Amino acid sequence: MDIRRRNTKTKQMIMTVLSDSSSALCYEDFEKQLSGTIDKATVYRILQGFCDDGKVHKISGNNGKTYYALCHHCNSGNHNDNHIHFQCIRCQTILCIDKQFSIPVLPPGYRMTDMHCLISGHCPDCFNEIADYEKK
Amino acid sequence: MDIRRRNTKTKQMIMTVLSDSSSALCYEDFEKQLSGTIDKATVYRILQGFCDDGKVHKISGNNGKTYYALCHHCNSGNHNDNHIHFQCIRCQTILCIDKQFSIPVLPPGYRMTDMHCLISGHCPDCFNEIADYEKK
DNA sequence: GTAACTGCAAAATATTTGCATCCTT
DNA sequence: AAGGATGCAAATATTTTGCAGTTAC
Repeated sequence: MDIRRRNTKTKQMIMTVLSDSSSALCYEDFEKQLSGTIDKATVYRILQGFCDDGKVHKISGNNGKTYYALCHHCNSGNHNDNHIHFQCIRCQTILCIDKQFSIPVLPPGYRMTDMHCLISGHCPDCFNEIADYEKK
Repeated sequence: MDIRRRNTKTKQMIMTVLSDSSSALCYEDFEKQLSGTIDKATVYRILQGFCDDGKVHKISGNNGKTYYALCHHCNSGNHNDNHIHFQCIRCQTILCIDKQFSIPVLPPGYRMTDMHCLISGHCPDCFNEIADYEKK
């Protein structure tokens, strides 16, 4: 039923960028790291394919952009990314915090299939830079 | 320092739509409910103003749209919406689940200012409709 | 009267789609 | 050779901005 995917150099490049990153990436990040060598449409299509295969999950940032990060506990058709994401409100970086936490109780009749928890705040770097700036 | 806001009929209409709704609303929802009487730019500007005043909070849906809902525990400049949001993957409705839950522990150095937790799944209505459909 | 508000049009941003061509299997 | 993959251009979707005219205070 599912599409038979091919292992292309383009996909490998995108996978490498994902693997090398400690934070989740938006399209802009891929564009920068790949110096625009891969077309926008292709990047989005490949990332969507990875999501469909359960290799990558999407995170909706608080800035209207979609971020992508490698999955560690997922398989095709059954995502299991019930961990926390942190987005810095200054540098916009999104980090996956790989710590499962108690699943909240839903009202009767609601069925959960997925959970995205996005915490906003300052990452250590930005926090320090702000502190340094305010000292002066 | 802050802008002195005026109490206009337009703002009242938008506030009424928000008050009357049990779920969070995206621009499209306002457009429908107001039959397009208020310009798009105005709707967005008013909603942003409400957010700045701490009356409304934004939720980034998993569909790339921004949803808006009334705040209950917030004040200007200090949002406190650490509750859970639920979005149905079928009808896209977003509900605020007004139940505080244990705040997750962040790695050292990370400072939290806000948290958005979005659970995806099926709302009772959609779940039943799917179940009914599958019976046939 | 003044500054905030509104509507209209246009711009900006993010993502998707159609299609011709290319490349993996 | 067949069908998935890619690049290019154009389309779509969402949100924002500039500006001129309007309105609340």
